[in-house]
Amino acid sequence: MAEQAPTIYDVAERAGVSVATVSRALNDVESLRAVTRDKVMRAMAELDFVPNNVARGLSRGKNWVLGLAFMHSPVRANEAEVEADSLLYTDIIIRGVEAEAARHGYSLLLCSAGEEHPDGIAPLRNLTQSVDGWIVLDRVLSADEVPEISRRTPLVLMAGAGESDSAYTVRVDNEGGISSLVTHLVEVHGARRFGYMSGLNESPDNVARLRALRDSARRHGVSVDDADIISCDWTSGGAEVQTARWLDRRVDLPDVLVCANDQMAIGAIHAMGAKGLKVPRDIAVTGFDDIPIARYLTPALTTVRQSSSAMGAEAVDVLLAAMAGEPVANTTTLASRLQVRHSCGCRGELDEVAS
Amino acid sequence: MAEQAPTIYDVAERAGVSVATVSRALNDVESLRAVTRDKVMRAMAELDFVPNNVARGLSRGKNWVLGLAFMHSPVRANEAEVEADSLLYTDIIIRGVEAEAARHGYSLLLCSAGEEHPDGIAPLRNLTQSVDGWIVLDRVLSADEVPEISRRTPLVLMAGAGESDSAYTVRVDNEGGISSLVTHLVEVHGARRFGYMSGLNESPDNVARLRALRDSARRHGVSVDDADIISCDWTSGGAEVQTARWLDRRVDLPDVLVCANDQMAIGAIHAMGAKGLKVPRDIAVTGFDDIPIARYLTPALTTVRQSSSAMGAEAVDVLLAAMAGEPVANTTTLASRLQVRHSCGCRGELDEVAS
DNA sequence: CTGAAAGCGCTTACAG
DNA sequence: CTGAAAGCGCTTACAG
Repeated sequence: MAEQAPTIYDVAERAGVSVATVSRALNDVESLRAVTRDKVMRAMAELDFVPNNVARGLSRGKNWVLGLAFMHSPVRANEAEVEADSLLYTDIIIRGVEAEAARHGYSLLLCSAGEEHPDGIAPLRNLTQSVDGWIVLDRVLSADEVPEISRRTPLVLMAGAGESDSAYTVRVDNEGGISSLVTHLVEVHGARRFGYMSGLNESPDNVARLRALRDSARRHGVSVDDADIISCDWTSGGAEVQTARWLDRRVDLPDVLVCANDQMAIGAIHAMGAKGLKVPRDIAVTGFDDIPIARYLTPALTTVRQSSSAMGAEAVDVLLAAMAGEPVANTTTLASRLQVRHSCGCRGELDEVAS
Repeated sequence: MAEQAPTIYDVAERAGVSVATVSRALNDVESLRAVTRDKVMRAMAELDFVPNNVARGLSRGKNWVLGLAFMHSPVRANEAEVEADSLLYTDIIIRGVEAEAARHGYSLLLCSAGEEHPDGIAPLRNLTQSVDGWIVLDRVLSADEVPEISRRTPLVLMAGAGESDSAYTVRVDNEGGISSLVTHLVEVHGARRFGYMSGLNESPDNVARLRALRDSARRHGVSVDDADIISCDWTSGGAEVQTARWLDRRVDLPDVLVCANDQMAIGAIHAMGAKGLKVPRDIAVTGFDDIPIARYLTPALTTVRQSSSAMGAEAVDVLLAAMAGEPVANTTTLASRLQVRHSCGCRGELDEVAS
């Protein structure tokens, strides 16, 4: 099972040339005579030779590998065990990054960090020479760790806390999305009181969305009561539990519960149903992300659409440009847009069978 | 931005020792005197030295990297563009594999293959020396390519076509899951006629599930009419379209539509609703996977539960055991189990608001 | 057009 | 306990 792989030396010997020539054949160097090249190629085929990319990388100083570092999903098994297999935002980003990297000939090295990790960013630091550039998701690097990494390796921060002058940032326009959502809710549905279902507090996106909600509300002269800010963890299971508690606690509900992502909106709607509340009749609920099944829910979910895979692809593009020394904007903000369906109170062409 | 990283030579010079000694300090070799070690450690800290893992790997013949190869999601943009961001099964497996690999100190190198890829498995072959072992998902390797890879690198096949005597296989028990599902539908709900919503035809899991459905049906003396086998692509959007066509075509519906995964069940239920059919009253629908939101759907989805992340973790365990030369079973089959909810016709404690 | 040799950044017998 | 040297598998000036 662990047969020794042939090296360039084996090929050289078999072809009766020097290893330099084999290397040239491998790299399509002009100068090589056709006959020589053929001789080498034949030897490679006969030996089933495959070049060692690690050695190549070491010698050339380029590995054709991009690194992606992210936090381990912070799902607590006790709260909603089933959620362990949930679609996390991170997974979609990984897919987007991988696809775009592959398109450019790069492989993707995954490096997960965990808050529980004893040596902090050690794994990331250790891999830093194995990689031609880093894409790092939010919460992996603290503000002072960013320059430490970017000093040696081109670095793109995603969904990060925001600008950094030693690294590039790619983010989604939380403000614009939330703002159109609030405008819609106020102007079309006459919403006056807003609640917010919060993702993990440390998450920059969560912070940005809450702030955007507050700002937009203020601008419209409407309010967000602190008692209607529900602390949660991005998951459906968590939202189900927290919403139930909140409903037990509050008698006077807001007009709408703005959720920081779709998963939580799903859990919230479910918990409301269990208490006999009907969405959107009794309270409106909105999400963020627009996951594919959002349109298949009952009621279909009104949400803010963003494309995490597009964001991942964008991060790769920014990183490659930076690696190539091309001028790149320090911060790239991807658009988000309001996706109106029924959970806000709008009625679609496809109304639910009336009760 | 591309500052030169210090090497072991810089450290040696600064500490006034040889590179061999620096290497020993790096690798915690016993023989080193405490004073010497401290001297080296100080120099490393001062220079902010980070060892180059690529060089280490080349020299030691071990990279501490596992490779995961998979097919690019074959989603056609035209059919349901929104689905591009869908939760694909692959993403969950990636997460499971990554987590388990990290737990054992390995990083994960992602390598995607696409059917459209001109040079077939070339990327995989090329990376084969960069990796200590491969985990390869279904459809990446053809039967005769398997030994070609496994000859050089330990190889675990996931969700693969089945056994191979030159590689290890990790799969889910499709047969057992479908069998309990069919038994439940026949015995509890008196189902006599079954339909099947198919995933991509080439997928081994899809093939296995359809065969299991046919076998189970036969065993119960019930039937699957070929006209009720709907060809689809694993996605909700695809299922919505295909179900609508099927409904237009068939007057006489089966008692239940068994879907090869949950996503398609969601799309099918939606399409049925659009035609005025109520699930499960008019027709039962079931899924496979038990994705987290399956329990939040209306009606809550009856499905076969499997854990893709657990399967990913298992693949890593098998691979590491194989790499360590420990005895490992050629095929590992993970359990699946029936998860009864409401879309089969069972009523839960939490019934929908009656129409 | 092709070979001999040094180098990429480490590790590890082999001496001493 | 530590250093000098060869080696991991490639690449690439430098000669010829």
